Amino acid sequence: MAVSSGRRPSPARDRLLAAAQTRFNEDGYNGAGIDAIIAEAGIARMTLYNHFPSKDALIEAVLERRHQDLTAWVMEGVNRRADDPASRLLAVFDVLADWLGSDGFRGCLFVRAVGELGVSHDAVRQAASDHKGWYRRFFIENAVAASLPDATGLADDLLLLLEGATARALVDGEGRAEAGRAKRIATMLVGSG
Amino acid sequence: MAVSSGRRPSPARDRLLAAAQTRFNEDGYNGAGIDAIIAEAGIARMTLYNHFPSKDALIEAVLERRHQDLTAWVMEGVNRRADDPASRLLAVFDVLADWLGSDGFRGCLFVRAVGELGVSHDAVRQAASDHKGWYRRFFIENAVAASLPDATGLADDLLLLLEGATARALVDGEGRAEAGRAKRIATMLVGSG
DNA sequence: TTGAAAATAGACAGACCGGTCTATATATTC
DNA sequence: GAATATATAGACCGGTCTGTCTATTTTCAA
Repeated sequence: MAVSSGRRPSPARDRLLAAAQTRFNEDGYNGAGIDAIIAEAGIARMTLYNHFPSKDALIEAVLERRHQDLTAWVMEGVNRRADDPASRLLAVFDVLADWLGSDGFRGCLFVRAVGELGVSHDAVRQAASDHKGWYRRFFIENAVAASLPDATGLADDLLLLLEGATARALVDGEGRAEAGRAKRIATMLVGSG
Repeated sequence: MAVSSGRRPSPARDRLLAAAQTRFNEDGYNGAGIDAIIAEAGIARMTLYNHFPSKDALIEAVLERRHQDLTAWVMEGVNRRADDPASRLLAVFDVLADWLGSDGFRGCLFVRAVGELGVSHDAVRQAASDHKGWYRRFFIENAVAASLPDATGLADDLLLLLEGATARALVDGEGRAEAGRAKRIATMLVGSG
């Protein structure tokens, strides 16, 4: 899935994916046109269609890349902040604060994709589900390692808090505050375990 | 704002708003075209443009109507379920369960509007902010009435839970479970006050 | 240096977009 | 019944959408 089948990794391809992500983030999936994307990437129209058969395929590739980048970034941030499993559960919310408070933040690309394209677009819904599943597994593993009871229930709770802070930040623009709020509640939940 | 300026309330207008809401909900704001909307409403193209100067204005009117309907529905559900302020805080999550578990549920129309159109679309962001502000005021009023400490902080926490359950339900489809989860956490927060 | 692979600019097609216009028909109100 | 407001179908406009095609140039490896 992550390995592009046979095709040599191309620099143009990666610039394209990064540019597409930028346009989708700022203008939405339907709002960002092919012309705007190739202009952002500085590539020719046919280069896009040599790499991807359709805009839908490009969207799916962007989500795939986003998943890789974001999970790596979260994992790195957590590793830098905490060692023991219980602290790692909470450290996710500190990483979240950096993201929600960042300049280009416009909500979760996966949730927005499901909202905008979701019906009848199975690949998108699956990509979103997989991405959230990664956080869920991370929470479960660390909750188990911390010997907390009901690890999966706690993981679902923390996921809800993560998503809640993200959605709130999109509407009220108070990213850092919402992440901090989520972390406070998460601390209660972890502590009560 | 709620009173249509001078114009007599027309049955066609309301059918149009209901139809537009349905199309926007299922296909997204950009994905739903004028032709699909008037077909759903069973009205003529010009009837739409006699009532609204543009699609953007229609979107804003749909959100306004949605705000009225949803808040009235939530208030009715809460009144039916609970009397004392503390119970009313939690009853919102029971109403939420009915919504997230309903058939046509496709996420919050306000959050989705901000995600899809938000940039440079002030009216939409304002409508979303106002809508969420209604819940916040509801929470604050009841928290104060229940003599809970830090009413505004609690209100923001409950809002985060509300939003988290809604976003999670969109992705995983487990609306009732997510609402129940949010209610459990909310109960902890209210109880710890 | 040669030859294959990849990227280029740009024209183009067909569909669809939001929005306007007209001419006709239907209600509603006096 | 006359007059006024509203709804109707559908043609139409310019613009934009995704996706295709061609012909040329660049890149890079053997």
